[in-house]
Order: sequence, then C-alpha cells, then structure tokens
Amino acid sequence: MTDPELRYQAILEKIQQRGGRLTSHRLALLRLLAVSEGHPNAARLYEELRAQFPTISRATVYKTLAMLKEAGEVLEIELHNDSHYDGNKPFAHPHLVCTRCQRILDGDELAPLQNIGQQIARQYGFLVEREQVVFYGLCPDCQKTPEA
Amino acid sequence: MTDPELRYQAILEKIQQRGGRLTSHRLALLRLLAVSEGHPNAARLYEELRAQFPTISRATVYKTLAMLKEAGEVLEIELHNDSHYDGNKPFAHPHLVCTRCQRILDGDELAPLQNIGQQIARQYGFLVEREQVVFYGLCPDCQKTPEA
DNA sequence: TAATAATCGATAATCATTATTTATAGAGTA
DNA sequence: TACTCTATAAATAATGATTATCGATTATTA
Repeated sequence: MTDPELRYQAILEKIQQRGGRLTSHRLALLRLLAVSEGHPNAARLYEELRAQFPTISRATVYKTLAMLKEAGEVLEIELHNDSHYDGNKPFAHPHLVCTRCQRILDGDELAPLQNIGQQIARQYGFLVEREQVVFYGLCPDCQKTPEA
Repeated sequence: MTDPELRYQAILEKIQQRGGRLTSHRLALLRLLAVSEGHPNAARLYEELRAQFPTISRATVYKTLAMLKEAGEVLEIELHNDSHYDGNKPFAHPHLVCTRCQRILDGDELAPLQNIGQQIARQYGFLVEREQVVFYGLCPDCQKTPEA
C-alpha cells in the first residue's frame, strides 16, 4: 500500500498535466479516493462529500470519477448496478466481494490470472483489452461469525 | 451444446416441480432462452416477445428471469447496467465480450480458472460462492476487419 | 361448483447514471 | 484593475434499467 499522501499528490499532478481544474469539490473527492481504505461507490462518496459541501451534486461525483477513470487514475469495479472505485490500485486486478459484510478485498497475487490474456488469445483467438474479475463469497472475518 | 428442445423440456419441468405456472408468456420466454444461440438481455427478450404478445410487460420478463435464476436454470451475466442471460449453461463460467460487435462468447475450458476457488481459499481464506469473470476485447471476427 | 390461496402481470415508482444547461474560473487585453 | 472571452465545472433535468405494489387470474380444495 502506497502512502496515501503520495497517492493524493500523484493523482493531483496527473489532473494538472491534463489541464483539469482543481476545485475544492474535486480536491475533496481526490482526497477521499487516495485516503480511503476501502473501495467506495458513488453514493458513498457523495454522502461523505455532502458533509463538507452541502451543495455538491451527484453529477459532479460521477463526472469526476469518469475523468479520473479516463486518466487511468481510478479503477471502476463494476458490480451489478453499484460500481465501486479503487483509487489506490488503478490497474486491473481481481476482487473478492463479501456477500455478508459487503467488504471488497483485493485479490491480486493470484498466479493463475497473471497470464490469462495470453491463454485466451491462444485458445479462443480473442484479444483481451480489459477485464472484470469478481469473486463473491465470505471473507475470513464473516466465516468466523455465524449467520446473523 | 445440448439439444435446444431437450433444454427447453428441462427448464419446463424444473418450473413445474417448483410449482410455478406455465403461462403462454412464460413458455415463449423459456423457448427463447433454450433456443437462442446468444446471450440476450432483458430488453432483447422483451422486444422479441412483444412480436408475439403485444401486451407483455417488462416486469414479466424480469420476474421470470429472476425466478429462473433462483431455480438455477439461467445464469445472469452481470454487465455494467445491462445484464445478459445464459439459458444453456446455467453454471458459472467466464465470458468474453467483444467491445465492437457486442457478441458474448463462452470462455469455459480455461484451465487456470478451473480450481481458482481452492487457491483463493488457501491464499486469502476467502470462501468463494459465486463468480463473475468477464474479459472485454476483440473477437476473432472483429480483429479481421479494420475499425469502422 | 364455490371458496380459498397463491402467483401472475401491468402500472407506477425508484435509483443509478448521463445529457443538457447554466455558472464560474482563468486567460488575455486594454 | 476592469472587462471581455473561452473552456471547463457543476447543477438541473432527463433517461433507462429494474423493482414494488396491487388488482386480476389461475389453481386447489372442499
């Protein structure tokens, strides 16, 4: 895990390079993405931002996220009608979603998935550009506690 | 690929076992799922059904799909805000989605993904219940033809 | 056949997301 | 500094997939 402050600076500089404006709304959103441990969704980000900026709109959140995704500084984890965002590791990697506590764990370091693109090309002649790999189940914590 | 007629009968019997009713709307939807080559989405199914049943509603399509999914007779391929359905292979398997022609190919037979659940359990202590593995890119056909 | 219970399906609502419009920041000029 | 002009940000309004609700319909049992 990179230092949140460094990550924040990196995203910030990328936006400046691209000629994007750094408004107070955007700065706050960047900070949330860089600092937040988890993988928030748009609704969560909106709620947290509203505490500071009561007038902010959802569209601003979505547009900024789209811009950051376009810039390659944020990864969208496409869950059914509820995308979450990863501002710390903006490259494709598997995710483990707990169906009980809703936590999202990073599942990189899974060897079989490392060169899967090559195998898909060999086996199906299909050229992979982007992937979305999600495993749903129970995280270690929730396995310990019996069903609510 | 199983014989479409057999598949149709299998789904039909499963619904009866569960005490579900077999209305004309439902029968037509089942037939589409069993016979259709591809992986239609709700909108597509709705359009095709409307040709036969002008009064059918989208809700009927969604409800029937939900019931079939619950019964394990249909697999939902959760694409960003546009789920598609697989009535032929209702078990988890990877999909290859062409970003140009939108076709969805089945990507089973990928060896690395066969026992991935075990590795996830070993490596992360995470118990996989369900997976959603999608690779986006160019299908063989679209690679041959230059960009439109 | 009549009463009862369960499911079906249409309308209307919801919610995430996006298109369009409006506001604002900042550059350049006098 | 004051004043345009232009580009981008942010808000409002719209869209579209999905779901909740509830009357209608069908099956079941007596």
